[in-house]
Amino acid sequence: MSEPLAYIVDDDEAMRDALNWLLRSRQVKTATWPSAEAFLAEWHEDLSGCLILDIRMPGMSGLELFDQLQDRRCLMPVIFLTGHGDIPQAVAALKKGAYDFLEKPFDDNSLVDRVIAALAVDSARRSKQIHSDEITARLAQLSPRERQVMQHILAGKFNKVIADEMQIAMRTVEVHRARIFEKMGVRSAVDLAQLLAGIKNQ
Amino acid sequence: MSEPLAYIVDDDEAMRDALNWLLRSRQVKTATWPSAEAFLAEWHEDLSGCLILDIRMPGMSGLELFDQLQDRRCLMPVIFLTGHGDIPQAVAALKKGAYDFLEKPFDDNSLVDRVIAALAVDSARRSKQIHSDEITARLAQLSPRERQVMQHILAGKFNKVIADEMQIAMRTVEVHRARIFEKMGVRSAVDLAQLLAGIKNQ
DNA sequence: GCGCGCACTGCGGATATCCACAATTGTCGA
DNA sequence: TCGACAATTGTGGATATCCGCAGTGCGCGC
Repeated sequence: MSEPLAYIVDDDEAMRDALNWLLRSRQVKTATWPSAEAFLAEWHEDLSGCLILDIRMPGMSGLELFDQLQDRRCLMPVIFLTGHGDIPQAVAALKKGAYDFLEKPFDDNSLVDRVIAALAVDSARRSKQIHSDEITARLAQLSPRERQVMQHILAGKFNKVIADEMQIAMRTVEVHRARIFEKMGVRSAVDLAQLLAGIKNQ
Repeated sequence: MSEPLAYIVDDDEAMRDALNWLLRSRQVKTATWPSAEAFLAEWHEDLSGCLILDIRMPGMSGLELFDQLQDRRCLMPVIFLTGHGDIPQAVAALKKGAYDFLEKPFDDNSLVDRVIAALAVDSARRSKQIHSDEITARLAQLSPRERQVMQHILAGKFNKVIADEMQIAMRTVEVHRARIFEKMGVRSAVDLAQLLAGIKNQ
């Protein structure tokens, strides 16, 4: 988990420098990249922050980079900058999940406000993701049989009913149940249901 | 719950007729309104479908109507149409929750596809809302005391612990518990947790 | 062969949950 | 005043959950 930065990707060095200076004047840490390819080559999922992305660049475009990042489940909010955009392009980007879309020239304060807001969004997303990853790791510790028993538990069934349906002894259900609670770090079926509900709607 | 329609709001009668004809040719039912005020006067929360909304109209604008509808918790997806829009306007509308944003003149097929997609979104939202309303109605049936006990149950506590914390007899906790499950239509604390989790993330 | 993990089982005892039956008290509205 | 509802409580009995202790069998890797 790296420190949150605003990542600036633009082939225009003057623009990179201007954005760099602007954001740093508002205490936002930055890193800059001259091309989509260069950024992508160094991207990894633990980079945190947001991405300020020029659309029109030689080689890979901003939109193409965005697609690539989405394919890789990148969580960072993306703010598109464009000097020659149009409404359909803006609408399509936002509907695809981009965080914002600005035309150049832009209002300095407005841009920084949006970057700061995007960083907050990233932070919230990342906290959720860390939590979700932890639960997923616990689930991965369950044996196949435990997983089956867990589904029945979550369906609110009595141990006796579970035993009947799985054609095993009730004592066995109890053993699996205890092991599930232990591995999942919960003390009751309600705790378990709440824990799993918390990652289900993400 | 009325039948799902595409509601067309545009001051330009020729546009209303053209949209009407276009959508009906693809079996989409429609209704038309010549002004934002006229639509708003007849709007009620059980109207289902989607809204095709011209931005620029005399009197109340499409954007103002959108704000009004959001204030009233309107679920219908809104598709904005504009002959004179710009990127910031489109971005702002989408970030505020509009479903789509199209420039005139538009591609006929593209518009109808988006309307059909918006109708599906409305349908899904409405199903969720009906379910959520039902749970909320059940919750409204609980007495104040029952509500308190329910929070403890959902925290996974033993009846004995709940009794201690609330300074009542364990038998009283059991009575409340049984009443809660009955009113909520569940048979166990797990069922209850799952039921409430289902409406929590909406 | 040995150790480990998984799946399974039984016994006995303790605690938790559930509930029929019964009752009391207080508040509110007709 | 009366009836409905909410909050509370006790008794006794049935069922459900939990678990220590003990054990078996199978598959897998070293």
